Amino acid sequence: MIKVAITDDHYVVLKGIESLLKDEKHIRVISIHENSQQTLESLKKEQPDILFLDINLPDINGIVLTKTITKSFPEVRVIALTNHEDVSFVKRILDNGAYGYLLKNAHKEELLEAISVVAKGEKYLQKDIEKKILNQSLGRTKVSAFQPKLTRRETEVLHAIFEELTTQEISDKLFISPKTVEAHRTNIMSKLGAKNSVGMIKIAIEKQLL
Amino acid sequence: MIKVAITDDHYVVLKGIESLLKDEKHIRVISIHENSQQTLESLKKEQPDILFLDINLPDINGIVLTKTITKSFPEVRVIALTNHEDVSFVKRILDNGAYGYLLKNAHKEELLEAISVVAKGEKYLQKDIEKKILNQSLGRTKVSAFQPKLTRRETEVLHAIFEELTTQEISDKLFISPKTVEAHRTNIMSKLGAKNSVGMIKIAIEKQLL
DNA sequence: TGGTAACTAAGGGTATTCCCTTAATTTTTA
DNA sequence: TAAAAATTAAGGGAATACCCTTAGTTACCA
Repeated sequence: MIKVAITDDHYVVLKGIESLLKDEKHIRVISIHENSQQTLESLKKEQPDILFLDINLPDINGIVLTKTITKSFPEVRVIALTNHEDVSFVKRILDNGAYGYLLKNAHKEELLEAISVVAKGEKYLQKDIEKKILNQSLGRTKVSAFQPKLTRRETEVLHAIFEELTTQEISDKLFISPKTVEAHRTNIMSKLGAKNSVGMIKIAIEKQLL
Repeated sequence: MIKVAITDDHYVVLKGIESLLKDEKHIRVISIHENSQQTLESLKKEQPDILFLDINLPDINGIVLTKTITKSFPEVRVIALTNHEDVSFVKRILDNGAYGYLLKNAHKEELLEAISVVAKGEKYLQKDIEKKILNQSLGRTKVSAFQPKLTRRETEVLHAIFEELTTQEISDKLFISPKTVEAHRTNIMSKLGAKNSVGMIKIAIEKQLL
């Protein structure tokens, strides 16, 4: 019996997945949540084998949440749910602990395959996602590509990093302690799912955060 | 008496500047060179106060040469000569030791001002260079924007850095020692005039080196 | 006006990058 | 086939980035 949980702020998606899995005898949906708080509370009580997680939740950055979950509950395997066309982030999500990703309009077969593959401990990689995404976006309006939200200060620090300044130099420039700059760096990297400053700069340019 | 030397592979430019300075009693052109070898040889014998240096020499990367000169002959102040529209590199050249920069089509007044300012030990920054450059490039074909040339291996390493890999990871990937990777990193940074890996990535994207 | 996010910053690490020098070996090119 | 360029790599050290935890202090929003 595979225990599954789902987190998505769109109730339709939540119930949609739930109903698709209802008839599967080897799968049991143990909880559904609409936000990060509910999710974390729920995980404290009972851990599913697989958690479908919307990476575009309104209240929290999906990458940050994925990290938190995989750190606090290593036995829970996260499958990222994604709406959007943004291929570039798929890799980042995987890098940050997710075991797979699924487009929200995935068919039942894909859903089941993802579950069985991940349940076995392997990563589920939808082979033709790029093609799919490409087809989807043809002639459509861009819906909601993942847009990391940085705070005012984080943006300032990011700018300074972009200027090739060191932590010490940034601290001098902004009149704050180097330790504070470090804290901002860490938060920026976390939000962007970057491994190091190179990653920050790549995403900053890509996502036009500057 | 201000001693001036000039390095440019275009003989016209060389003679042009020389002739513009001929009548100035307080300025003496002590040597002119067409390439980096001549320049370095000449510097070993006599150091000028100011060296006009073409940053787009065919035989060597201008930034690297500027670094070498300012390191070996700190008393020589380099003024970068530039043809091109590439504003982004102006800052880099300054960051790498140059005291000023001048468009090759600069007027006599600008030339003299640059010399006197730099001779005083201040940096010469042509205020409206961006505007000038903008006007120049209007309706023109792009001539020869500075294009850093990386070797095959350097490009491979740069790619790996772009993938957010560490030196250790790159060394594993390419089956070479971490020390070799470091050597490549250093060379890439030097060629690009970058201060750190963030700079490398910025320029790599900007210059489409990937 | 109480809760939440943002900003601040410390201690105390480890990992990684960056710098400098030197040099052997291989590959390319004039 | 010499000379030049590229690739390899070492030692050794300094600077910077990254990580984890904890926590006080604003600022803003419902």
